[in-house]
Amino acid sequence: MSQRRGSGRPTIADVARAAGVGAITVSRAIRRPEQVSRELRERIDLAIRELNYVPDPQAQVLASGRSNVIGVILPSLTNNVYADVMQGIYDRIEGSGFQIQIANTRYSEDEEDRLLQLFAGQRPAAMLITGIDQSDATRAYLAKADFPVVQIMEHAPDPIDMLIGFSHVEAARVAVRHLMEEGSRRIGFLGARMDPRMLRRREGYRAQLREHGLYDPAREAMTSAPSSVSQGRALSGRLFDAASDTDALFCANDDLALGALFECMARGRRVPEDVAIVGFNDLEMMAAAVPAITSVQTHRYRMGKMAIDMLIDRIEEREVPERGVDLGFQLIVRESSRRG
Amino acid sequence: MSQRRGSGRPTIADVARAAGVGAITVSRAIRRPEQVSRELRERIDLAIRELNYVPDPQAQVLASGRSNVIGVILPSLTNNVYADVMQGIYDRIEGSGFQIQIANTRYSEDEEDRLLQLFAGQRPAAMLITGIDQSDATRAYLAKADFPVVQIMEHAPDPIDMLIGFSHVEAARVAVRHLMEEGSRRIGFLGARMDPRMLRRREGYRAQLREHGLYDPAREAMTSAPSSVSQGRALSGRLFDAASDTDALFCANDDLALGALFECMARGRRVPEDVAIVGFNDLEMMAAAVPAITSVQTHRYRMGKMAIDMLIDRIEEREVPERGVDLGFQLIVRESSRRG
DNA sequence: ATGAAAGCGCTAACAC
DNA sequence: GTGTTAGCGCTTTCAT
Repeated sequence: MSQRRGSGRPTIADVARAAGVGAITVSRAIRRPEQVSRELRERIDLAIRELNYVPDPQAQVLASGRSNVIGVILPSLTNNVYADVMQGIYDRIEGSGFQIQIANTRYSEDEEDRLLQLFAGQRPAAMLITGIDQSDATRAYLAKADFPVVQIMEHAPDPIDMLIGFSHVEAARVAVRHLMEEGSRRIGFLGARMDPRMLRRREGYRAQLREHGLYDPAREAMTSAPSSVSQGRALSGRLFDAASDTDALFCANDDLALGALFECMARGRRVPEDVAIVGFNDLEMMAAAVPAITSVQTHRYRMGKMAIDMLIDRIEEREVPERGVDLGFQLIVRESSRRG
Repeated sequence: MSQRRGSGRPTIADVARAAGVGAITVSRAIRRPEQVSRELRERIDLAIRELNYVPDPQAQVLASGRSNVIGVILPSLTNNVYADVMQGIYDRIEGSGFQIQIANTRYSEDEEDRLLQLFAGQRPAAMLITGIDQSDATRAYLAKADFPVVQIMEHAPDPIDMLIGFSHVEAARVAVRHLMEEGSRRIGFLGARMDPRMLRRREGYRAQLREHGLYDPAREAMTSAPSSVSQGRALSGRLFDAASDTDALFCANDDLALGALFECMARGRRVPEDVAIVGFNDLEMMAAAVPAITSVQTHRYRMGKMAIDMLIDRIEEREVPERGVDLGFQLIVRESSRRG
């Protein structure tokens, strides 16, 4: 036993020796078994098992120039929305041989740019990024990158490379239209954080009301603070104080909607009789609330899973039929907005 | 330009050539600047900036045998509790030069063992694992591992290496004691998922009631299904059906507590007059509910952050004063349990 | 304080 | 099909 630098773990050379073949044949037997004769393959498999050999991913990356790391940039880790996306991502990654490297922009564009540069510099196998509001420089950079890129959470006609999401403007319009159909005319808006997707939901809200001459800026309550149930209470309280005759609330996410429901309870406003409420995302708790809260269901888990699916297909040079996938949304009508 | 295999990025050799020094001196100038003379250091820094050189982490790992990856094994990514832990982890990692590799056991012990083996085999710089219920084999393996290990979420006297958490048994006892002090005698328990920490909270609940001769198995409603607000409604509904005179509920987490509140609303049971409710974890929404819900505050973010802190200290061979940190908990009393 | 040579574990390129 | 050789980009060892 010479005193070498090694890790002590068996290497591909050990396996080759044990199987009586060259190292490269072991390498091939692992990556492209069909290129190795049946007999050698069996001897190699046996040696691998006996030595308990596991290839060193670092060395593979270095030698091949190909990494197995998929970079993922999300605006938040605590937000339920992205937690669901992450679950989808990890479920698809599992057993795929790829690894995920996550970064968190905290909703900062500058941070997103910085992290993107950082990741891209490490030659990832692919990148997943959130939203469609990257800077021109970043777009140009990623468009030229030699790894596939997928944008998630929104649908748009001009993906950098691939894209999977839905239209927040349309989803908001459908929610507000529903409130109108149930008889509301003085419909308020609650928004927090005011990231790009929140702004587009507000855009849909405004467009829908404007078309019917019902838009009134006094019925919008917003904050740049993070969204929370407490913010939902505060914002709806503020709105009720300023525009007391508001008869419905489109809440740009479910935390705010739940907060609005509690604020109505605290103020003795009946839901839906006095105030109808619609949320956004359809978190699990919406169905359990009393009254159950109407919300726009979005396919967060599927977005994460399919995004990784598309990336892996591209990494492995398979055809990806559609580069821009619209996953849509679904309005789930519950008691909080039902007056029929 | 010969057609080489390289990535096109500048390498340490390029920097060395530009600065007129040997490659190893560049390497040292980056990692231990104090070992390189001032003059060379400046020439090297200049060359690095001009070439826009970034060291290749894969190659560093391969050459040094030291990785910068900290493995993190959590039971869930969507559970708010772990989302907060992750936030703390990422906040401490940022700018530290270390990377996080996350895995998700979905509350399966077998999966935890499998992932641990997988990670440990990749020679991580350190490992963070959840809870204290690892198998004997795993404990023994980690105890001998040549990287630091931290267990989080629970406090216990016998850490594998380091540990940071709190006593779930004690926390549950305090919550139940509070309900007793507010006059409840027929106190029920709601639990879901039934992972080890949930079981210890139930243990605390039982112990506290038994001490006063108040324990009644008929007042426990549990499920192995994941916790959710809907489960909170279902379980509390079941409990009310089976033991109608139950006058308080200790809910082993906040989702269940919120569900219980909604179920009370649906059944016309007043909170806290007819039924007092206490949750666990003190998620943000507890304070916004109507009535606001009493809960046990736990320090999830700090746990994640401090755990990484301790690991990095150990990796960099600094002293870690305490190997077992008890972060405690705090009962936050609100209207849902106040009868005084 | 600095450098040359060797090697980390693996794979691309090119034989045979 | 299989092996040989020469790297991938960096750090260790050992010399100066």
